[in-house]
Amino acid sequence: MSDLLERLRGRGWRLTAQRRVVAEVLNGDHVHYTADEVHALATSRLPEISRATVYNTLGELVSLGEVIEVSTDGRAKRYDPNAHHDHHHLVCSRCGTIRDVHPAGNPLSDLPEQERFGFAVTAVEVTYRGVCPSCASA
Amino acid sequence: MSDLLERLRGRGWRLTAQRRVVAEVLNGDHVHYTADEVHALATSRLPEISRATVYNTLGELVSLGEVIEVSTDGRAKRYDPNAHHDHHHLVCSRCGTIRDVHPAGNPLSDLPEQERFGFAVTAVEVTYRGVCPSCASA
DNA sequence: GTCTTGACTTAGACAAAGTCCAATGTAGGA
DNA sequence: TCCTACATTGGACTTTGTCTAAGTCAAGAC
Repeated sequence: MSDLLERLRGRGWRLTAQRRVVAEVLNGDHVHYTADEVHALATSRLPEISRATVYNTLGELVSLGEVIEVSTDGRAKRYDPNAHHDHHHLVCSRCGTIRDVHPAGNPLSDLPEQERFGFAVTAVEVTYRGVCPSCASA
Repeated sequence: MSDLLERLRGRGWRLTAQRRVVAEVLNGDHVHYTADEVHALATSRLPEISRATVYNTLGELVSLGEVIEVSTDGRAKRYDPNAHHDHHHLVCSRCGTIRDVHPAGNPLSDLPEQERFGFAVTAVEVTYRGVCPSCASA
C-alpha cells in the first residue's frame, strides 16, 4: 500500500494524515466500502477527520484511477481499490455482499459495431446478481 | 400498453387513475425515465398525483417484473419498461443518454462455476460506457 | 530551522432522491 | 348503493452527497 502512497506523491499529491488514513482503510482485497463505512473506519484511526474530506479523497482516488466507484444498488456508491486488475462483480440480492469475479470472454468485443450507435465505447461493467450461500441457507 | 393494464388487472391489481397514468407514461421503446421525470409527465396528465404514489407504483411494476430498474450513475434510478426483451445498456459518460443494446453471447454462461462462490446466480447486467456522437462532436 | 503560500481540511448548511406515516379517498365486489 | 380493504396524499424525515467560507498545514525556499 505504501506503493500507492508513493505513486500518489509522485503525482504531486500532498500527503496529509487524512489522505493517508483513507488510503490505509482501502488497503486490501475484496474491499467494497461505502463512503460512510470508510468514514467510520477512518474516524477510528483519526477521530477528527471530516466527512467532506473522505468524499474529497475518495473522489480524487477515483479520478487518479487508483480506486473504482461501484454502484450496484442505486444506494450508496462503493469504493473498490482493486483497480489494477480487470474484474467484475457478483452481488447478493438480499444482503448486498459483493465478490470480485473474473468471467471468461471479453464483453467489449461482444458488442457489434451496429449496436454501438456511433458511441466511442471505452468500458464495460458486468454485474452478476444472485443469492449468496449464507442468505440462501438463512 | 392496454396489454399491460389487462395483465395487471388479471393479477388482482386495483386499477386507479394514478396507476393508469404512470403506466401510460412508461409506454414506448427506449424509455429510461427517472422517478422525477415520470412524476413530471404524470402530473401533466393528472395534476394532483403525488410523488409517493409514483414511487409506489414504480416499485410495484418492478416487483411484478413489468419494468426494470436501472441505476447507471449512482444518482436517480431509471425505469425501463422494456422488461420482456433481454437487453443491456450503453451509457454516455458525458450526458447520461442510455441506449438499449444487444451484445452477442451470453455473459451468464461466461461465469465459471468456481467463480460463483456458491451463489445462485440468476441475472446479469452489462453496462457499456462511452461517449455518444453528439457529445463527441460538441 | 523558520517562513510562506497555496493547497487541504473542517463544520455545517444545503440539495437530491427516496421512504414513511396518519388521515383521507375510492375501486370493485356484495 | 354500500362497505371495506386497498390506494393516495402531503409533509416530515432519512440517506447520500455537495458546497462554502474560514482556518490549518505540508513542503519547498531561504
